[in-house]
Amino acid sequence: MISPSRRKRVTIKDVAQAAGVSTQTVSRVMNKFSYVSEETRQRVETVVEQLGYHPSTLARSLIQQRSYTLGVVTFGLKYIGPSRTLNGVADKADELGYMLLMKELDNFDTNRIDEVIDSLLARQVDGIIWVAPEIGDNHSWVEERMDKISVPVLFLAMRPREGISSVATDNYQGAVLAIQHLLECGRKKIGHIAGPLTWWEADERKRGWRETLSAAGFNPLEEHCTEGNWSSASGEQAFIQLLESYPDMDAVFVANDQMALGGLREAIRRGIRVPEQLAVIGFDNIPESAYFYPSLTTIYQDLQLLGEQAVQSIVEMIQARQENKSVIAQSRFIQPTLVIRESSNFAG
Amino acid sequence: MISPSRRKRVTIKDVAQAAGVSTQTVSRVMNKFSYVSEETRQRVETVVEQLGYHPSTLARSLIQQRSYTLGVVTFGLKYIGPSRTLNGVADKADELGYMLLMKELDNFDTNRIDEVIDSLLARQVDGIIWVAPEIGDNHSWVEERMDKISVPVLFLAMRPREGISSVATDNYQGAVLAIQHLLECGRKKIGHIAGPLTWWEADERKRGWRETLSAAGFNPLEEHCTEGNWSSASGEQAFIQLLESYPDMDAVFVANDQMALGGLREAIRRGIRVPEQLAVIGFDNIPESAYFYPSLTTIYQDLQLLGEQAVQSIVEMIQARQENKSVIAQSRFIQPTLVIRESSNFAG
DNA sequence: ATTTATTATGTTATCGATAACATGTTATCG
DNA sequence: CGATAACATGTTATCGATAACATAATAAAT
Repeated sequence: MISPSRRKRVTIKDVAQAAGVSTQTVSRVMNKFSYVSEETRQRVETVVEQLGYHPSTLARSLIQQRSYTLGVVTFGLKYIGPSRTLNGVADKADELGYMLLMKELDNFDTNRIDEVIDSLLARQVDGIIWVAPEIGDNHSWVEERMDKISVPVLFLAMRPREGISSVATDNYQGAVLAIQHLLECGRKKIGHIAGPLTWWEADERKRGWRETLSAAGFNPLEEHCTEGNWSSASGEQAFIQLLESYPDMDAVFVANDQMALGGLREAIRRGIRVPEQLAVIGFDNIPESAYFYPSLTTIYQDLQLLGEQAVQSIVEMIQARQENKSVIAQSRFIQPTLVIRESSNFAG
Repeated sequence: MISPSRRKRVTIKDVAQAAGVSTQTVSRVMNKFSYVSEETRQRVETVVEQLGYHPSTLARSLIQQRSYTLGVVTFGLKYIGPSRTLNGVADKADELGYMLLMKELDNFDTNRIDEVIDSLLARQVDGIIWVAPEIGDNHSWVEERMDKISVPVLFLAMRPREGISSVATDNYQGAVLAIQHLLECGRKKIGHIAGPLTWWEADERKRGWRETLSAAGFNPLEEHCTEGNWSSASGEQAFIQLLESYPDMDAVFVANDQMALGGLREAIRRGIRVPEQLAVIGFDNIPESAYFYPSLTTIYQDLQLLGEQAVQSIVEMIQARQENKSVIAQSRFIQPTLVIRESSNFAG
């Protein structure tokens, strides 16, 4: 049984009174770097300790018009990608002295977006990080509404746009790495299982597949590619379809590791030997992929780093604005890397 | 090039002035349910629309001593477990009109814990949800310090404690389900790969293994169990060890799916047939486990629900306190369920 | 017709801190 | 030694809203 115990908050006034000084002096002690005699400082600090005083960041934010809080809008937190990114965001925010005010989206209704942004601004966030994938035209509001938002906004995993800051994995380049690797392994008939092509990321990966093959003198056709929804189940289905439309394929680039797992599973069931008959390469490098059967060659994207860079960038933007300097919006890319494992590693 | 564009915030005063009423009247319009003539209401609403006024939640929180914000302390966000839980928390919070103020821990230094709690309280959170696993004595601060915290606190995945509210998966019961299933399959020599035993959850799962076997007339020994650190790599090692210390084992209960994956991998390498020679069962039911080779029988814990219940509970506590009612602290358990797949499904 | 309740609106105090300004004291310097 | 700078502290205004109280007009009740 817990009593309601509404202990009243200890305020700066209580401290001031107990120490026999003005609130301003207490404020000076709390914020350092201002003229306070050593004697007074000690006295105040003792009282602070005794009463267990902690300044209200809320009140401070109000008067200073600055909260040291970042708004974070997420989508699909239950997936490992966004949550890893969020982890990077959280770490870096902590390091730089910011807190995170989070809001998860469950859809992209435009009203909902306005509402979310308003609720963040109403809490005086210093900046907003958008951790939601670009799907279809769900970012179309950006161009028109950006300049109505009074704080810096930074987008993750968004197609670069003029005048808007963003950070993203270079999905295109990742796909290029994957295809080049397969070509180097001597594969000549490389299929692709794409993610949902309304997603910018899925589209970029597919583009990397297509263009790299073309550049190498091959002729990737539409029927050499099927589409999944990122899940293992969909990967399995897409793989079955692809086997039908591209029967003599000798390698497949799958747009993420989960779908690749579904494919591997079906390959085993059909007795297709990986990598001998069919090389498989995924994307993401989830921790489990090293233990798939066979272990999965994949493209590693550092989502943690993505989150960290996002925070770093937006804090720079906030500081620049604070000092009334202009900020140049920029789109940054993070380069993925190739991780070679058994599923492609067949030199013979 | 973005101009500094420090548009001044539209305040309630601006609206009041433009509409020719007092700020109090504007406040009444914004908050509904108070006497305002239809005519005035319309006029004010028009002005609000025109100026794009959005009330400052910050200022409101200050005067009302209530922020409609929950503090969330997390640990290990990069793992799928905590992030799924967080997803549940975020969804439910949204549904109930709360925002989340997040802080990620990177260690359990006691000072750090105080600091984190203080920073949340300084921002006037209405309650705190602790989404960090109980490891060793990292929750030992709870008993002594709980009553110094002026808002309700709710712990997730913590060993039940008298007088403190918590919600957790019933890990013990999950292990019981797993072992009973293996026994029903006719297995008689059941080993266990535990998680790090300093974790309460790992310990509970091991206890379920031990006690269920004992109750069934078997004699589980210490050498029938090895320990991993939740990762697939450690699972592989633990499996190798276990094969040595318990060579004639015919089934193994692994404390999570990732480690089970590492075990499966090694079993394949050694030509051990699963489930014929060795039945394997995991814990968690991560989405990929249905596509392992062979697909993994496992215990499903609904972490999303865990998060939702946590928010539900703490909001009830907050409301009770608001109405000055007493709150009875309670520890709640969520029951996991058995998911049967190939890795154990050998009737014969 | 007078009292009482309901409706509509304004005024002042307040939440907890800091900014901006004012004032007094002690060093420092030419 | 008087002027100026550096130090130490206090007073008042302010951030953006709501609470608490006050007032006035209208409607309903006796």
